[in-house]
Amino acid sequence: MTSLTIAEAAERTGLTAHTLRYYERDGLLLHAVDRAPSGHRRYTDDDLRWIEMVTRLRSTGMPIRDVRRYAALVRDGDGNEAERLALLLAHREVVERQLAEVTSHLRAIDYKIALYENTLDKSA
Amino acid sequence: MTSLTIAEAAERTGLTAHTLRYYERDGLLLHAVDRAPSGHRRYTDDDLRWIEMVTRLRSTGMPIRDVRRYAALVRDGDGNEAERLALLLAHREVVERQLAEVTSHLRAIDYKIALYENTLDKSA
DNA sequence: GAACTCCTTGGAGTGCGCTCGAAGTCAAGA
DNA sequence: TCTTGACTTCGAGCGCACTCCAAGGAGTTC
Repeated sequence: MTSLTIAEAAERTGLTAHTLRYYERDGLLLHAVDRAPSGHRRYTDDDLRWIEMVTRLRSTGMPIRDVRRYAALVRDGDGNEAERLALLLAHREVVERQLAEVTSHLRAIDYKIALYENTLDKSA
Repeated sequence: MTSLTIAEAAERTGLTAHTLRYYERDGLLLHAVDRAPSGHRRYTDDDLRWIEMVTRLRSTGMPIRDVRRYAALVRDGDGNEAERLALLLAHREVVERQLAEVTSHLRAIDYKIALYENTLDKSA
């Protein structure tokens, strides 16, 4: 099993070391990260997999506190799958609504872009 | 020409009166909103149309400072269409990249959702 | 053994985008 | 005339998600 320093974990996850410590402190990880005898953090593959999931949730706009709630459910182990599912389904709803909204606003902006392109073509 | 109070403008635009004042103060509008003799703001149809554009830019994630820049260009009038176009094109790039990212993360979350649905089906 | 690099912690600071509060003005209605 | 309510300004405050700093420890390199 590979075991990475915080700098390596940062590199692999695309987060900063600061953010990795912050996530851990804030309860977004499933447990405290292992330590080397020196006290330095050592990230396992499982840690990285979980952090990837956190990243997916975060970059689809899930607030930190909801990620924390989800982490707490997973941490508590078997028996709350329905609750986890509900949380993810609710999140999917939000994200899809948001995607639709952004897409429709983007179309309106595209229209504006087309107008400018026309104007500039004619004057060129 | 209709002329709306700030409360009416808020209702129509979906923003709060606070936010409308804030946008004006921060240079996101094309000019100071007209005033009734009482000093109260009166929003015209043109104002509302511009605010709608601002809303589109904002809700596709354009930072306030870029909206301000765009507003400044439009305010300055003819002659800088190329610059406005460049700004909008750059924004579109960003939004499209973001849409792609969110969509792909969402697919991964959907996969997770499917796993939970399976688990729960079996145990039911 | 000195310098360098990477790490540690706790807590403060930052940037963004609002959001709110206080104190005052004004017009309309009872 | 008095009250009510919508508005005004200015400036402070807030929530979020980091981001950074200071002071110190440990291990490697010259």
